[in-house]
Amino acid sequence: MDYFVDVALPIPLEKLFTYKVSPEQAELIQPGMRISVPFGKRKVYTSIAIAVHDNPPTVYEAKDIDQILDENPLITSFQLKHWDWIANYYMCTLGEVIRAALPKPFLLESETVVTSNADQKVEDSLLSDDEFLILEALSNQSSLSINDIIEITEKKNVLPILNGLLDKHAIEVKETIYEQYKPKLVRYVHFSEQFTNDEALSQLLEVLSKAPKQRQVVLQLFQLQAQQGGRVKVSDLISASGSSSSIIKSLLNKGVLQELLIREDRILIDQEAEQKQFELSNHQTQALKTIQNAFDANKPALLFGVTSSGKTEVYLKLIEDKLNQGEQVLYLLPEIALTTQLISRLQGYLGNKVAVYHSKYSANERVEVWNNVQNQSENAQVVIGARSSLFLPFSKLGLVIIDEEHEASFKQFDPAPRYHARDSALVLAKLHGAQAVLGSATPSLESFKNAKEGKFGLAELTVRFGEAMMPDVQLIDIKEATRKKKMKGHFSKTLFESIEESLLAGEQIIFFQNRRGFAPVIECTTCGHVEQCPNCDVSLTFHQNKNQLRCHYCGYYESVSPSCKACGNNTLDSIGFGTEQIQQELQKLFPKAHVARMDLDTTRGKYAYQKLIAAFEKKEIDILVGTQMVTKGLDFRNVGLVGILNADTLLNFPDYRAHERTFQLLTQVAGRAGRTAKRGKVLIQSYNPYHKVLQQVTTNSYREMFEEQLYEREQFKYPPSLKIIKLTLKAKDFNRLNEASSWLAQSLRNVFGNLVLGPESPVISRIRREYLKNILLKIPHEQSVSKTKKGIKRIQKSFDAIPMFKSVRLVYDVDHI
DNA sequence: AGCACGCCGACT
DNA sequence: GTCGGCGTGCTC
Repeated sequence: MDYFVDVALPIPLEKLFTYKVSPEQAELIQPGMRISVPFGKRKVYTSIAIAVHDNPPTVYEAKDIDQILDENPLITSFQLKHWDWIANYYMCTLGEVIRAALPKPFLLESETVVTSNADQKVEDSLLSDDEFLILEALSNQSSLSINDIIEITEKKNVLPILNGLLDKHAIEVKETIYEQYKPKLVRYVHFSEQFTNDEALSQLLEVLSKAPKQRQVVLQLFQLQAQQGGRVKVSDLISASGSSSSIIKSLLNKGVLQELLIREDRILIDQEAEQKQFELSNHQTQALKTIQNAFDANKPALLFGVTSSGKTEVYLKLIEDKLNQGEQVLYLLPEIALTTQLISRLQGYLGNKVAVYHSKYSANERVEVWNNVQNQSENAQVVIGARSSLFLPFSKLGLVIIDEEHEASFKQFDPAPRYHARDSALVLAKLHGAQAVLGSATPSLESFKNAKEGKFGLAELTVRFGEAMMPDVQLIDIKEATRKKKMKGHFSKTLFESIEESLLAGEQIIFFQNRRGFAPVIECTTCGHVEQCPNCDVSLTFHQNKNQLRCHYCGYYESVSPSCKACGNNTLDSIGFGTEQIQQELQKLFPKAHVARMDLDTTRGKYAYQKLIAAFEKKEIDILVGTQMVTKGLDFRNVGLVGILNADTLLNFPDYRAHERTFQLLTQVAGRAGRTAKRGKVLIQSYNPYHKVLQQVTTNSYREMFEEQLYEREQFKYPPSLKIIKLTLKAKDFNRLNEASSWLAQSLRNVFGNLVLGPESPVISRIRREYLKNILLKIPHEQSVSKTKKGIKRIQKSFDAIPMFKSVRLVYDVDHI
């Protein structure tokens, strides 16, 4: 009997592919194992086995697989179920989920290797120049990669050349795949057997008296061994003895030392982390009880606690509970909140049971965390991570915590899968029969609505932990101040004086400005021209430190020209203001203060962020100016003042969530102030200080904001009162895009009526040389979501069948935020 | 997603 | 006349 395996490939294709396997292979293969398969004309891909069966495909001949890559499934059945749910719910392919979920090194890809055909000698006169060059290179080295050949021939397309050589049987071409993950090996040394006793050692020292450097190394190794035992890291030995690797090498050659390579995790946690003890306050105990009651009723819980109210301690008690039962815990945080501060705090309590997983980790580090979670290692009982950590191979998951639950960055925008980590994590918890807690000082309308309707338990912490008081939030009318000419640059008199006071009192200050760059645009004051990105429909942003104009969408940049490109006048001027300009203005106004900036530009490197935080903690920085980043997870004791220069840019954002977001952002930034006994001050400048959302921030009236916003969403039919799916069409040809989007919108209207909005050009209507159109589909609660999606897919089939629309790409974003 | 095949413009 | 640009179709 013939056997077959259905596999999923990590590409955006709906269907599974079927390959032929031998009976022995069929016996070995389990769902979730990786299998490399030939795909297309030459490539070999890594696929995931889904099912083994004996129904031969009818309309094509199945190819043989390349090889089985795992002895045991790399992916658990929990994961496969969960990923399937994500693919279905977020309308993408399983392959796209696989690609997002697996650390890169697991997805082996083939490389084309060219070798010479030894038994075929080809006459030089029959060869072209390029062919000759390649054969000559192959006489010096056994094999060449495609990249080598591109370098040798200096041609972009080398396939015709290779085909020519293949025709002459001068070369052979094959695909090889190789394991990408390389365990980190650390070199250790120890004394050879014959030098382990004191007598031999002192003899050795005498012999080495003419080689002082080697003697020094031996002495140092002796000392280090006394401290650390048996073997010593070569790098430690080199630095401690001030020698070099060549000296070590000569000792190895002499047989004095012996070498040893040991596999080591790249991610090493401070082994010293002691288990700190703490007591919960009455409020916290109460909240914990409420959460546990929700768990008993098999419900997730929402922990609604004001900033600095001690939510973390409540989480820790819950984690402790699960660890005692031998279960794993997943602690999800938005990327920007994954600070060293928070992680080391958690490690302080949980010791080395904590693994961390986020985007700044290298591919190899991710593999290690993956393996540790899969093996249920002691050091991965608790995983703290960004949204992608919900793809890890948990098998005994007991608790999922989604902290800062309201954060929009939990939703992936691009590429697919466009999943929401909060919602996907709730499904994950359910799948495992695990509990889930969502936490926030400013819950999303979605979650608070769920809590109010009893779908979630609701635990509250209304006071700050310890002696800290809620900050004193004041609004400053800058319209009035501007009219009376009482502004110093972007700073009102009140704000300016408060900065002076704080600096005098030795307190630190945080400024929040929701824009990066020096100024959003450089404008010609003669003709009004603003440089545009050639690929996208946006103005270029001015970055002063590099004197460049940059596009924040595609990365395009150009240097600033001294005169206007439209009219030639050199009357260019910056308008608007970003973090960089604020930083400079502050530096000018307060020359003695040390002003630093924290935004995407200043935190690029792996440790740049940590360095900034450390400097602020050590009070080397007096004033920190930053974007969203400063609103999250930072816990500084000494911040006396928080300033927001212009709240209106937030409020006026063209988005139905602008008000909710403004409330959340301002409340979170305000929360950075006064985390100790002294009451912190928050000053918010605005042209419209009587705006109700700003008022609600000053009075800390979350519930009032919630009721008002929910009412508006119901009126205007937006989430959470119904579901939305955003369809984006992309095409290089504007007219085709127009026709395609009108056709699609009309077809959708035929089925869903006035629940379809658009097509509409987004605010930024062109990105990377592609024009964009959006269509919004609303799904009322009483309407079946899965049936709606099926309806959309059906329409897409007709759409794809129209030849004119072939060049138009269609992207779904379910629950778009 | 890659990659081959096929059709049009700018060049040795 | 060719090289190589990208638009289109296919992958078990």
